[in-house]
Amino acid sequence: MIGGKDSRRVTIKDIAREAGVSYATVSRALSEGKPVNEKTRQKILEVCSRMGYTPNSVARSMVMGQSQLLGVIIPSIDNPFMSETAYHIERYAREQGYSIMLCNSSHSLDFEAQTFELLVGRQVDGILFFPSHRESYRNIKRYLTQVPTVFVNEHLSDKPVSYVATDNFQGTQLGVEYLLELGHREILYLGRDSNTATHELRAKGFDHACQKNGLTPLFWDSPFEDTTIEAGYEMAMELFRKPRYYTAIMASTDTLALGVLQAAEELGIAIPGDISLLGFDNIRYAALPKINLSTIEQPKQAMATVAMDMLLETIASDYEAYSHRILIPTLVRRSSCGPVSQPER
Amino acid sequence: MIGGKDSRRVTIKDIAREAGVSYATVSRALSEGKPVNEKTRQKILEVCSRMGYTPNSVARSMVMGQSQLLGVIIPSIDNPFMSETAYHIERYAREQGYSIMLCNSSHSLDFEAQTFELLVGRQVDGILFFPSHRESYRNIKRYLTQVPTVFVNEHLSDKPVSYVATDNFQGTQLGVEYLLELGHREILYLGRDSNTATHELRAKGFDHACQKNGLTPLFWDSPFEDTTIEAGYEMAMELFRKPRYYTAIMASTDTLALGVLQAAEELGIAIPGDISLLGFDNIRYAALPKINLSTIEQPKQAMATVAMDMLLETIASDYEAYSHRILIPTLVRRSSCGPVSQPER
DNA sequence: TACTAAATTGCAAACGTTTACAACACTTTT
DNA sequence: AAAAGTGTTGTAAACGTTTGCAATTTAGTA
Repeated sequence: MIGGKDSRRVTIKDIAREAGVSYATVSRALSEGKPVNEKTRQKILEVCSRMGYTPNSVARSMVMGQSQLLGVIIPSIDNPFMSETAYHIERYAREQGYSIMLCNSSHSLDFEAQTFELLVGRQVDGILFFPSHRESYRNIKRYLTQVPTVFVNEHLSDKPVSYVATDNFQGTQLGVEYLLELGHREILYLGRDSNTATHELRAKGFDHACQKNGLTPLFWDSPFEDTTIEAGYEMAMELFRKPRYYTAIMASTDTLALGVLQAAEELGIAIPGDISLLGFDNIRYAALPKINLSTIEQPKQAMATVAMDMLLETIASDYEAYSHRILIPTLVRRSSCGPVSQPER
Repeated sequence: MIGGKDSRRVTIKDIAREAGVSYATVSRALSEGKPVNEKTRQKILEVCSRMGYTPNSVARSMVMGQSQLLGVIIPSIDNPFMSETAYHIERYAREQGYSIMLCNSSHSLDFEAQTFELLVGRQVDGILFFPSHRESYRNIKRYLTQVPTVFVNEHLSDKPVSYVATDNFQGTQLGVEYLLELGHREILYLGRDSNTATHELRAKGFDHACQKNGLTPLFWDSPFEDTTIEAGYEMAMELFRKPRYYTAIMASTDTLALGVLQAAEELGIAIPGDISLLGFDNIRYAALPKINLSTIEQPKQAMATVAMDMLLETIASDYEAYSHRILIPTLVRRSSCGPVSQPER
């Protein structure tokens, strides 16, 4: 109705009429593997391209009950870790013949539920879900029976769902050991945040590694929902106002670390001269010259493909099951961490 | 069929049977503004939530002929300018009651066409298209009659289509004037690239401003498709191998400039000490401390909302028309540009 | 040439909604 | 008490496909 320009789209019936066959034949000619005379098929193909026919996949989805569409719910595209991972997901999905619908939940439980409702309504064949809260699971639980779902970047070991995550507990341990190696004995963990198990595990890994090595774990908590550059900056500005009782900072996230870097720059604090700084995720901007942030790498591409594979498997199988996959993080040594600062340097 | 777990989804008919009414009544009860007895409506709502009913918007789209879905085609999410703009688009779209399907064209004409085919097939109500080539228009022309489309970040003044773009010609002029002000007389333009009118205009603006001010425009062309950090790095490495005949570099893109920065760092070239560097786009990472890239700002949020508004208007109107909107770029002074280097410094 | 098998095609139902229209049940009016 | 109106509900068609089944055509065989 709306938009008078295209009075009506060309449908399969138009093609049928023009080609002088029934529309069932057109349908068969268009989907390969169906018996149809080669000559009629050619004729139909010719008519299709002449009339500019684009098959209506909405109608197709309805009868087939599947859409070749996958939903991806991330807290925010505006987060390099997410967008890099999403990039790999999109790429891989296309290879497998799926399109993806990328949705932002904006770290809101309400939006997460709304998005599930939307995606289920659109008959997506499956969902890759990056939860933003520990309660996300409970919040969207009711949809899990309606659509195959794989949780990404979160640990739900006690829940009957499939998920992929990096071994975050091990990640921060790696970090502590690295700093220890550089001589640091007072390490501050920035951004402990119990919103997600992922962050809790990072903090726990830190705590554990400290205890194990006889260090007192130091924490500086975050009043922010999200780990943005801005949040990191604010936290660091606050933190730097106090006397310095640590020689290194471990940020729970690269973006947070980027904010710390900014605050340090403004305040004339040298990194790693005065303080060493370690991130987590290894977003691409951490590798930038001058930034050169040492960090814990999360295997983003692996996460994307593993998650996709799990999802496709769930979609294809007709029995109920769930599985977990934990990816191994690695340390990336760059120049934001140095030996503990000596006065005589 | 596939996936035995959800034997069948709850449909409107199930609700009708359970509530003891016809399914037309259920439909009416669910869409507001329809006449239906308040008591029956309550009953129906209760049944819906009890049975966990999620309306099937695929079926709905089919009968209504519209989907409340918008397509967005960008060359790559993995490009901060694109992902920042996409972020604003998604946000604004949601406010207007639309969902978006974000698709990567990977700078490929084939993918662009495929994506149009896909989106038209899915009955999206409109498309926001960031073309990656000058031929993109010709390539997808045939779809323009099938779906309302607005071109974004590209100039198509001679084509009968709607588009939004920044005044790129003016942008680089701004840059030249700024560098001139700092005393530079030998400015090198990096990444002239005639793939898009946008880039051509940037190069032309540069050329024009140089001529006007009696400078010889210097160019260093790009052998790359895309303006990635890596491309910038490669180009700069090549460039820095030659004797230096310029005092400032204008990169056609911030990401390119980031690559230059990396090469300079590796080669021990000081910025802005030895060379001044100016970017274009003002991606968020340009503002990072230590990076501090001077650049030309493209108003990304404005671009997003203007594009959306144009698209929604096109969708709503039933006459054929097209319009152009050109946004004004502004100079962002940071520390990657300095006065032309003096030996005695 | 007639008969059978194989290949091709058409018919019609189905997918889950929305909505014009008709039908019905109440009120209200006369 | 009948007529007219109002509010509510049901019936059925439509949206554009896919596909099982039956019908038809074509080719193959005796």
